[in-house]
Amino acid sequence: MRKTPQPRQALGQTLMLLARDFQKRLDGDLEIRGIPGIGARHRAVFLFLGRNGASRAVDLAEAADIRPQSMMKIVHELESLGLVERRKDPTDSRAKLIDFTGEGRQLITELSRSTETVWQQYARILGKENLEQTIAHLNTLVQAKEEKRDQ
Amino acid sequence: MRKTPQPRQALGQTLMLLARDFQKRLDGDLEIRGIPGIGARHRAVFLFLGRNGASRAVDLAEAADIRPQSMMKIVHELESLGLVERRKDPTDSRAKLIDFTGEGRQLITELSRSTETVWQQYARILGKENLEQTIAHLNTLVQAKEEKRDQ
DNA sequence: AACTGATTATAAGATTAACTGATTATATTT
DNA sequence: AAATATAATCAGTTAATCTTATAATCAGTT
Repeated sequence: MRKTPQPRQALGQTLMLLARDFQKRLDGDLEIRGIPGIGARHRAVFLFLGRNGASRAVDLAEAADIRPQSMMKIVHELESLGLVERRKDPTDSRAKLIDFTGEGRQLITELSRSTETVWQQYARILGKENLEQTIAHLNTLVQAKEEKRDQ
Repeated sequence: MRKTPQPRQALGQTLMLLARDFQKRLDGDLEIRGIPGIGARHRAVFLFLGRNGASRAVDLAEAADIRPQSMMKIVHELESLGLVERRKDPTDSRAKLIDFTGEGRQLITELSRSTETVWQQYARILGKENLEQTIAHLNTLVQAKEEKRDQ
């Protein structure tokens, strides 16, 4: 019958809540700035694509930790919005390479700006140093997940 | 055309991926131990209930950052699994108080054990100190969200 | 060169978890 | 007493993921 909170148990909840909070803040900023929104998962994929250049759907799926079929759907939606385009992979005729359109690149810039805003909001709460360190630690954990897979 | 990664932009993705990773690890441990699983959101709600005793659905909904209607559904499911029960709130006859059944309390114990296991896995990656600090910072951010609401 | 197994993209349909928009009963405020 | 707010709940919708299955191509082996 102890009254002390048990923060260890709250880890899962905290992650869920904060992921949600982040998306809401981002949506909020995008709306204020009049940028047409795309869904959270779409955004995540989109940003990943941004950092790695043209990619295959399978690789994007693995990066996002979802099934290729689900990634396909996201890519098709982004494609029909004119944000990405697919072309044949010259080195493998099964595969298609996904890359930004010009419009996609513009949206990436806008997204980055809004992400920066949310980052600043968090930095105000936690302090720049603490926030940077926290993100670094979170990245370490996520990275470890990816390594696990290769075992 | 800079090549340096931009970890700030990855914050949203990192949170989504890690929340997912946590749930998968937890599911994994529960499965190994033969504990029948309940969904991630159910679990989160369930744990929250654990820390605060009998609660009303509205309050649980606010804590979980979802609509009362969605919370209702979760509570009904937990109820039909025999994990929680509802009784009338003596101080407000509109409301019902939600609390664990004995079986629910048992499951909480099992969940705590699995959560501890995942915590240990993360601690191995990041070090105990770092992990504790990271969680503390994440909690600060989540807390700030709740304060925002009162403004 | 043909065979086999793995990989890539994709389709179709099911499932899940959240949403919005009602309604009913009770409580609170004016 | 009337108006407004709150708690639970119903019904229908949307969104994101999953599972299962198919077709094309690739890579290694016989």
